Amino acid sequence: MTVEKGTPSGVQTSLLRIQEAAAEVGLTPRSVRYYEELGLLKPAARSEGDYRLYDETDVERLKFIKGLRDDAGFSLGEIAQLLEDEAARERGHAAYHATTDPAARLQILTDRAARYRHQIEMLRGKIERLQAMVDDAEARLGRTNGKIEALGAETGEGPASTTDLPDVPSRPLEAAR
Amino acid sequence: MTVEKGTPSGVQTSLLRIQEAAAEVGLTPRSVRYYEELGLLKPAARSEGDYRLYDETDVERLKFIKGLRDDAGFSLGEIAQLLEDEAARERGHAAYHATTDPAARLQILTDRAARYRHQIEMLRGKIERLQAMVDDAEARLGRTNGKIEALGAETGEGPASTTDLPDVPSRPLEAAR
DNA sequence: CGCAACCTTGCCGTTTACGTGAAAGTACGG
DNA sequence: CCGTACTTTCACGTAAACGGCAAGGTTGCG
Repeated sequence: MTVEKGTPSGVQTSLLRIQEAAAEVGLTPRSVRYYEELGLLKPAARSEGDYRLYDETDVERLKFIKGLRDDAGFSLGEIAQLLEDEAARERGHAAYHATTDPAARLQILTDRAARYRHQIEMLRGKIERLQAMVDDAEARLGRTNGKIEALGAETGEGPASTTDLPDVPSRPLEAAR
Repeated sequence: MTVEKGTPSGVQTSLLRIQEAAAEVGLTPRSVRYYEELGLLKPAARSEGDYRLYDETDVERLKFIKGLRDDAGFSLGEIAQLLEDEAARERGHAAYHATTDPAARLQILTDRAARYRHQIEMLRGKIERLQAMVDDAEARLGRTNGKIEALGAETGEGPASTTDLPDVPSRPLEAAR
């Protein structure tokens, strides 16, 4: 971890330049700029010479985006939606501080909770469908293992029966819907 | 359900023409042809005049493909991989019947099982990462709900304290990795 | 057999999500 | 102050995943 050269004196809050931030998340600088172009994030700051500078929360946000894209398979458009919710939360945060009216605050918090529930629902839906696929694949695996066992018994003990193999009905998976 | 016109006398094994098959799965004929072009499937038959004709297993396969694409967010390339496994299974099926050698059959079944486990692993991986996101979102929801309750108590009982709101640390989600 | 509705194979267009320079500015160790 | 590596903003190029259209063949009721 020697401060090779281009490291902006790795002290303090340590703002990262685009390449460093991108590398830490596993993205390319180009992608990060593109995400910014789409309004998915904005660097915490800009240097004197207009270099993008990212802080810790930016990196987390990028990780979140990458997770949604890679793991959940969301399009950047869909991610923009979810992050717009996030933005709304931020604005709500400000609004929350702007008022002392308990009713207003309750409204803000309720909305925020609703957005979370919405996100959770989306993710849960995907998980359920994936789980259905896993279940199905496991069933097939189970049948195959059963046949392996049966074959092992046959081999090890003697001729059981020349039954023409009760294979699984040549159905792909079933894959929910 | 009147046999309007273009229905090929909906009897028997009922082979579907591309539009019917596509509609049943929620795809467009164009997509189905494209999938074929990529080698993801081949219609069970062709009519006299070269019309594509799909059977039940084709439809299941299309559903599977759509599931992987929409739910799991796999690219068609990745799906092609998984389906290549499927194809290998089919070939294995034939090979299985071509031999009576228990050792050979065991090999075939073992390979098949391995492919299933591979598929299951991929899906499980995605599920885990998605679950991590859900957990994180739920934690945030929990904190928000906590604040809602606190506010309810404050409203219902009297002025508690004007503490400047102990909000959650403005971190997006965390999203595994 | 007539014709509307569907199908076929091209082939070009489009959107998404970047890759890849080009031209010019910036940061920084030496 | 210099060189080099990194950065900036255009701008064009590309692979993936289709949409849409054209030109022509097929199905099948009437």
